[in-house]
Amino acid sequence: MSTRRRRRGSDMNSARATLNDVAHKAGVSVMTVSNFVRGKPVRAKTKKRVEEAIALLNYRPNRSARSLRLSEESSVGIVIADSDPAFLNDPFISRLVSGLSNYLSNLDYTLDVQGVTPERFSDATILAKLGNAALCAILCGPRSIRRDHLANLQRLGPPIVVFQEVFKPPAANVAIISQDDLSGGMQLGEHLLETKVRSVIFVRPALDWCAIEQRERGLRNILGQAGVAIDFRTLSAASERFDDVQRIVTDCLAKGAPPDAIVGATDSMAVAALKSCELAGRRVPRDIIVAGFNGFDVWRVTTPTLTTVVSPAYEMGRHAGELLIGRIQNGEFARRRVVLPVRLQIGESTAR
Amino acid sequence: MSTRRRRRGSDMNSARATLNDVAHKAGVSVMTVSNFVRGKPVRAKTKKRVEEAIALLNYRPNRSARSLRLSEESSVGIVIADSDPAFLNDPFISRLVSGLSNYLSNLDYTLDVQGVTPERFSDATILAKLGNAALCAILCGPRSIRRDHLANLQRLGPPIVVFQEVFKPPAANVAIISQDDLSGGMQLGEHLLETKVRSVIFVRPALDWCAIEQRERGLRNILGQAGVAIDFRTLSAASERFDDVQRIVTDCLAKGAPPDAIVGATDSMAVAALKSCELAGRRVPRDIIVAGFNGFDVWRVTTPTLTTVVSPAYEMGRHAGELLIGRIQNGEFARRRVVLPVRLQIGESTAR
DNA sequence: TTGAAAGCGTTACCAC
DNA sequence: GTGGTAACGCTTTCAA
Repeated sequence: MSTRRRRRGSDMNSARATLNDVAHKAGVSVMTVSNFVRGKPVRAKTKKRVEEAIALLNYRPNRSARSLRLSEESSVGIVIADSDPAFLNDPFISRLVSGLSNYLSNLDYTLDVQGVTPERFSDATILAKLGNAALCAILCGPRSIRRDHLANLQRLGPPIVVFQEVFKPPAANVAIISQDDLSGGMQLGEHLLETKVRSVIFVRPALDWCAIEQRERGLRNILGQAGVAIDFRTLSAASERFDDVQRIVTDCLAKGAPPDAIVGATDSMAVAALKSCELAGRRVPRDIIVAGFNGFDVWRVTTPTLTTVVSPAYEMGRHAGELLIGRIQNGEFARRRVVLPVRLQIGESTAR
Repeated sequence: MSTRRRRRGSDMNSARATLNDVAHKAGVSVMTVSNFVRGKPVRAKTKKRVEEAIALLNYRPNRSARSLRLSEESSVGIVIADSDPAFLNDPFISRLVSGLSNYLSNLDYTLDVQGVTPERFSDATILAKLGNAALCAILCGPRSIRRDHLANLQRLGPPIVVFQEVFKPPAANVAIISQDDLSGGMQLGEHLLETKVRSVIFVRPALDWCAIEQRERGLRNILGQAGVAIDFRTLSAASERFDDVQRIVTDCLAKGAPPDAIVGATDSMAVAALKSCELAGRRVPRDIIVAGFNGFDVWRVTTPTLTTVVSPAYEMGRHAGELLIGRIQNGEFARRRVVLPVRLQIGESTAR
């Protein structure tokens, strides 16, 4: 008999088999099984016996025990601040998370995903429990709040990657990955200049967000220093949602001189603006030109197709995985600041 | 001094504080701290000392140790079979996962997300490692393969929720949640009959998928038993992607008599079909009517807006969480089969 | 109410 | 190559 108490009959599989069970079945010691499982050299004959026992008992290592023993986790957490409960529905986020998840899966890491309303960011249970080897975060809200959140994250201890921020990484355990939204705004600005627009409205959500700041700034940089005076204004919608954007754009078109161009802070906002123009009887691009940011899905389904600045969201996720795993393995980040390029993609909505 | 070896100076916070550290700092036993942490009654004075020590050392319970001791996990895994690497980008999936994640977060469970190509389903590391209290799966592929996968999942042991299947749950640890796609197809079929169409093409991806089977069957049920003979055909695109759908629809329109109606297996396919009609010079809905399934985002951005069957994806995720946690806590599923209703939403694309 | 001891399943470290 | 032993941090059990 075993030297250990057993909770179950030897062949019942209601509870999971342990190393001990396998060792018993194979007539070897626990360490031999452990060695085999982890690929250490084992004599051919022993190996066969152990393999059989493992198959028979359907043994799988207990991750908690392993984590406890090694004091290391094999999961990464990502916390996403978003006011929409369906936080993964945003195409930027869904692509980023997909890229991260795939990268981690290939390395046998697990990804824990949690969405959280912007006000409750610090309460996220992933942050409170802190059961991951590393963390990712997508923040939102005004800059000072984001800075506070970043400071709190940094103090948590594990390696952290934050997306879409312009800050300098505040500590050695923090890296920041972003796309070059400033350049994106500028590229789009240049393109707008070529279409000879004189007045441009940037439609954005009221809730602040780093990428949006940058996009606006990029546009302003170019349009502000143009040879001719260009009227550049910003319109804040209550949210990114279709209805909210439609409401504000329709209002804007109804009163006073309509702009020559409307730029949405995201494609979904641009598309809402485009529909609003249409409903108000303004033809796009003949009467008004429209453009957006992201270049994921919607741009091609509208009529006309949408000019947009294409975002490398999936790659940002993959990059984050790479950086974090590197940091876990080598003790330091290969880079603390990564900026990925964006690309202007011209559609029919700005064709003059 | 402590009776135990310490790896670090008492005030270094490079490694995480343990119960032992806190007990020491507070001058009480480990058990007192443990009791306090878990909300057991503790004398007011002791409590205060413990609270201070916890704050000072920034103590957080070690999840692995707790899991090991209790032999229970506090995470749920979801494995999603999808041929697109950006597997979360599908609006059905992103909503479902969001709903599940939010429900679990509220109960202090964590959600591990992994996408996997359909051929590699069984290799998913989440399945191999089996480190979760429960699992969810979204399968795809032909029925016989899905049935095999389901059988393998069931044998894994932990409670499982599978989405969008028509099978009877094969074991007590499996529940199936689906939306009523059959009814959705039928609702849409009835609507098409009212528009007096005589020929309908259903555009679907080559890769089989339970919901799509059902949608097709529902349509066929209604259109096949109509008073007048209706020509109902299916067109398989290489994938759900825009280009693939556009290619096949354009081909179809080019040769022979075009259909009166095109139904996409999903909204994104319907929208691609709609654009293809437009490019081929067929006006929608005047020349051809178009409809889809899902009702998430795109339906309202096309011109005309799309008729679609609205899917309760977010609620399916929430439901899955409810069922799984119930099963974990009570030892059995409250229900093993849940079918949520869908709703036909009529847009401009079928207005005659 | 508090404390001491045992053990959850695993691996590092040594012996053999 | 193989195996015994002692932790990893926690909670259950039982005694004070």
